[in-house]
Amino acid sequence: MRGMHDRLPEEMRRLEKVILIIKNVFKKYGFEQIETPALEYWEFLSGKDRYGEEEKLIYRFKDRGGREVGLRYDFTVPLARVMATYTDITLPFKRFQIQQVWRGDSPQYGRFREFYQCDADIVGSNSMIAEAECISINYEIFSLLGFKEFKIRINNRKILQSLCNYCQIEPDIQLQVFRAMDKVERIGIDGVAEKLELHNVPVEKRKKLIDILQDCKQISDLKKVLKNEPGVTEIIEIFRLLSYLNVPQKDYCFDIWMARGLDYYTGPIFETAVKKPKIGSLASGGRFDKLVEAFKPGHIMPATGISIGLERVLVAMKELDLCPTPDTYVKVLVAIFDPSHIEQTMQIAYKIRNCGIQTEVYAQPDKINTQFKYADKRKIPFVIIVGPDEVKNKCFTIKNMATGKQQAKKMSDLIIWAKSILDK
RNA sequence: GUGAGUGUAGCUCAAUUGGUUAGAGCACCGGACUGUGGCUCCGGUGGUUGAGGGUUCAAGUCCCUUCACUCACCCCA
Repeated sequence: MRGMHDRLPEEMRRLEKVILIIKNVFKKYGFEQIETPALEYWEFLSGKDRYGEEEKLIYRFKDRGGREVGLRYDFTVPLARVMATYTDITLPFKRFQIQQVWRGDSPQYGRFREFYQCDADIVGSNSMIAEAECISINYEIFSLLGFKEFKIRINNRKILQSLCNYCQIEPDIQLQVFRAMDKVERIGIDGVAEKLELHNVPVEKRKKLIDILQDCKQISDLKKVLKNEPGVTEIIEIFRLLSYLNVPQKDYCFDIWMARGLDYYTGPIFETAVKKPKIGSLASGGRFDKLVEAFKPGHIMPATGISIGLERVLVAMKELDLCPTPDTYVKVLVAIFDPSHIEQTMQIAYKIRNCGIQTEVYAQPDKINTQFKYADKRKIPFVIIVGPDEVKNKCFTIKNMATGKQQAKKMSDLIIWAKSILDK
């Protein structure tokens, strides 16, 4: 399938390793895991304050009962649905979700139609503590994964809205303006101006806006234009909290141009990117205070969160060589020396497996040479052999594949030996 | 979804203006080494040239269709 791929053991091991790191950080911050179905009713996925124009990228079809359904496009909308449905959930609710999402996009480097995302969101909190926690998680994950040069850019939709209002840009085209701004790195300031022109923003308005944006290198620069702007106070608060959480200043920054394209953001927004490889953002997120309400009118429920693009992270890590493939988890290969000693051989496997050691019995009576080659190729650290000599002497032979050394041990020492390699 | 490029062995790549039976390295399999992997040496298997159709005496090479990948646009993780 276009934009989708099979994942063989080697890549699965890599994926599993990365997921484990991410999961542990989520848990470290007290988040609980949930899952939601791959399919959602179309009416939940579409409409105002959801994905905006991206709606056309949602896989949509009729189920056998003729109902309009769609594959989930992200976890934020399903989360809002969950919050609107289960009203007895204790707030603030901190949940994480690691599953696949589907987007009918044209596939490119680091861009797929089916991919894993890892989301962590906090529902029910208006406080910037929630933002700070999410950004801190974001920071911890990227540094634990081994990224050296990444930047978490932070902005606020409230600021952008206020700026648009200040420049008298109508609300109904503001999202288009945001999307144009977001592209500044690629198309330059003139490019942004052209886009604004395309969306019928008059010369004087777009000039005014771009001038402000250009002048605004840091958050304090905004105070001249926007007085008592809540969005500015929020960002300052987030920065203060981040310093308490010891998130290094070099890894995050305020960026007035970073705007995000999704419709549902209402407050602080963030995006994580690396310089190399050229792959777009690896993680993103923001506040979506009105989304739950969209499912249940009157049910006011502020929320904020981050989303990590696992698939893209894996591509980037591969490119930067941050992700050596872990060796197989199998610790011991029990070789089949010859079928007449199968009883002793299988019993050994049984016993060491019961010690909690991942043990593979070679699956057919091939030549011993072949079996050693197999162990070598799969990087299984130990091979156990039980042949005529061993049976005669009531012992078993262990070969350490890394050192090449082997020794015979008494059968009665099997469990002791097994336990000795448990921690290795 | 629109436009452009690429597609040759499991992988990385060769193959003259269209011209014999499509090659090499690595990988794989076998042997040297019949109770032992890596290293070395020797030998071997491996291809509907992405797929389908067309032009031609002759197609990996030219044309059309389709699929996959890459790039740009759109947009995003």
